[in-house]
Amino acid sequence: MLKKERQAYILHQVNLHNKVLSSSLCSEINVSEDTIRRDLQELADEGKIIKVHGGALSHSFNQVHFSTNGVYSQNQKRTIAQKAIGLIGNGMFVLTSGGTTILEMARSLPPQLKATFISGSIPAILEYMHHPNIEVIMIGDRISKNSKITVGSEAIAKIKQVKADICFLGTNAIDTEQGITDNDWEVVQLKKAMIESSKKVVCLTISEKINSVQPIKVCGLNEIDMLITELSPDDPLLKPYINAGVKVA
Amino acid sequence: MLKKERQAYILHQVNLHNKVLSSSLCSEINVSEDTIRRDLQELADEGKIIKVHGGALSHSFNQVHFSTNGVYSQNQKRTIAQKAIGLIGNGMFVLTSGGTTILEMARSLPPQLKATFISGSIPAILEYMHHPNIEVIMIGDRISKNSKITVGSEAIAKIKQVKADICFLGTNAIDTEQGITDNDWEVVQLKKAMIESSKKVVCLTISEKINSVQPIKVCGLNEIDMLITELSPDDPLLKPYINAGVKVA
DNA sequence: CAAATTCCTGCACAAAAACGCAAAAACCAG
DNA sequence: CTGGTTTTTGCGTTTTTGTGCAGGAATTTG
Repeated sequence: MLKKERQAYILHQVNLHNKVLSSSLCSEINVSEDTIRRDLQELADEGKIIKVHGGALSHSFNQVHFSTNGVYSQNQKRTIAQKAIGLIGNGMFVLTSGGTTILEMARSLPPQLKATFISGSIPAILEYMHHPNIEVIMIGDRISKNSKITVGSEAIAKIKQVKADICFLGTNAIDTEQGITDNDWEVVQLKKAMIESSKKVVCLTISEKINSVQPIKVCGLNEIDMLITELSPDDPLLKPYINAGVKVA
Repeated sequence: MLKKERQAYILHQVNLHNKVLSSSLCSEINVSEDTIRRDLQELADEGKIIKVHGGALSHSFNQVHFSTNGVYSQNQKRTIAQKAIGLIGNGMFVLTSGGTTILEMARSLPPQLKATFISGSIPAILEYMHHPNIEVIMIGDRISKNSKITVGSEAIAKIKQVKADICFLGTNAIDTEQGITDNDWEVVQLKKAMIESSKKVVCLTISEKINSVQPIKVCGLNEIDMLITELSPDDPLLKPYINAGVKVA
């Protein structure tokens, strides 16, 4: 088993179960504990996981981590949210993933907007619920604790029954070569289904994540219609994406 | 159980119940009191909690909210929750409705319990998600904003596919004549489906609601297996229900 | 004031991590 | 293909960390 392969497996396990014991990992993959420990160390250095005595934890285990880079990127996300909201019209069916950027959008929805929102993200649903004129449809299935989203074949099947007007994806990594990538296999499956079920696909991302790559591919740039960041549309960082045929706002 | 995991659990409990006894914690998590004490000490050093003799308090407890019957019925619900939890065994499939009593049960689940919880209630799901060893399955469909629960034919169809070991119903009204009744038509449909899909049906209710009636019927007394209240099982108020063949705890 | 908890200190023991080192594997010009 | 370099891996050994236990001190409670 290759090193990269092994680390991807570990990352997947962490994202799935929120915790992982180095002892159980080493018996699963049949390598020494030292190797596991080194892998965990590397993944922790890259900020993918939190290493603790006896194993590792998922980042979202304690929500405290999110508040660290909070206020600054909060503003970025708010401008992204405003741009995204402009795309939603009355009566539309809107499909959304999870993630903090989507959450910011959910919070900023104007109260008079009438639309139907479909999502499997618990935090997003909580926000949608507070709005007076929004119909909310929850995608049901097993819940992945770290991403706080429903995952599994039932969820995917349900999404495929929908034909939404627009789909908003919180994006973990975008790159001109690899397109949209992510680090949780099950979340990727969901996003793929969402893309297929929507007439229009919009990616939301803060500029930090532009030109970065994660292990698992969601889709190529050709499959997305629009990219929304906090930057001005003529920012040079976005040029390659415009050239690739993606609308930018 | 990892140290960080344990501390996260403690913190969650403190924030939820505003107080926590080190003695009860150590029996829940099955570690020595010394370990708990050290954890509390660390959390207190980080300013997360306030450590006191015998346990710890939430930081936000400074405001005296001896408001009304709030705390009182909170205690009733806590004893109900404790009795209900005793019925859940490892590996069980548990179906639950929504409601504050169910929520209290969700909050009090011991961390080492391994089980699968199925529900359509968003607040309940949020609590289940925080537990380290509980698998959570969300019933998806349209969301009823006032009851914060998924309702509709899809949800009912999904529930009917399940065969759960036990089903806990938060109860709005119970009466010897009318049985279980409620006031929301869609919620009633869901509860009916849950009753059908479970081997054992348990009703949770505070004694206030005993011998009261609501407009819509859920089921007769013959369909429920057990009634849990905060009262002692030999309380005269419960006598008619025992006579009707309902177990009481 | 006396009994019962609860708390603190030091200690022992086990589990896990860090470190250095050497063998093995992979990589890479030439 | 080859000889040298780098990377990766596993194995002792040492260090650190986490946990429980025993006693005596401090506190709550009746």
